[in-house]
Amino acid sequence: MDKNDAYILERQVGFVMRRAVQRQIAIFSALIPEMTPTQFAALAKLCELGQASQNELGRLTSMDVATIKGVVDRLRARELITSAPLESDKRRLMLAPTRKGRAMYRKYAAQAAEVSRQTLAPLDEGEQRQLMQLLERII
Amino acid sequence: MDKNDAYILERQVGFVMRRAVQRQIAIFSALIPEMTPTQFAALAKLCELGQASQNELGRLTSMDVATIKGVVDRLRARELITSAPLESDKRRLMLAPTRKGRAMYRKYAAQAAEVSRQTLAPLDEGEQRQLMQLLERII
DNA sequence: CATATTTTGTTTGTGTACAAATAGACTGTG
DNA sequence: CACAGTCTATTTGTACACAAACAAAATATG
Repeated sequence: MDKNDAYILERQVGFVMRRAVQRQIAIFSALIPEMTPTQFAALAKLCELGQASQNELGRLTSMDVATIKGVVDRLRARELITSAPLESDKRRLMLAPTRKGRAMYRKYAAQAAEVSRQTLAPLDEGEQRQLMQLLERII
Repeated sequence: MDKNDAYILERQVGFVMRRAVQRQIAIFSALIPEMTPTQFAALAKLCELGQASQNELGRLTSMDVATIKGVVDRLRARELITSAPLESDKRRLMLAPTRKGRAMYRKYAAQAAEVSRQTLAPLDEGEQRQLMQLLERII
């Protein structure tokens, strides 16, 4: 195998992205120890929407059905959201944030934005925009 | 809250990176269904090193002690690596790839590089380099 | 030398993440 | 209307990922 063909772990996108995500999660849990990034994402999206079915919320936050179920269960256990079967479509479980959930969201929205700032802090503004645009194109 | 201050999930680095990683993992498991990206990373690094302690391998692949233990257990269960306590330092568990493990690595190294290519395929060469450099700076 | 500290590895518990199988409810088409 | 196919949610099983607590071995320091 030629040297240029060598598989170098550190140069694979997957590996580098995984490490970047690790750092981002570390920053998140330092600034917002009260909940996980995933839980905050679900709560934030639900607050934005007002209400949504579990499935819908999963799609919008890129969580698969089993994952969103777990996240919803934990948010509900903490009384941050409520769930109730929809009368007009008994398959669907409609979710909505509670007053406590909305308060939690408002309390941490600024902190969550700060997480993004700190994560991108090593880059200048132009580079930050560039990185975001490049990432969006490989989704 | 002003519109510019609004917390928009889709614009947070963490969210975008999480989705990019999801796509990368999907590409990986389509091309290499035999093992996970994490397992391949550990095997690849161990093949590169020849041997390493479990802890060392964890550090070099950015896996915490509990995670690397699980990965090592699964690789050993499939007889891709061996482990043995080191005589000169009985705390350390020295790992080495088996013949089968090295064969597995050689078999899939090219495919693993192809995973990176496909993941970055939406970008031209310059953009790919840029993305990698930007990611490395936020680790 | 003795003991405080560090290093390595294990265990337990919680939380994503996804595949696959299942069940119940809806919808479209014949 | 019937029923095939689709959609929503649940369950089970496997695999990362990390925190915290623990034990054993090695090292550092007084």
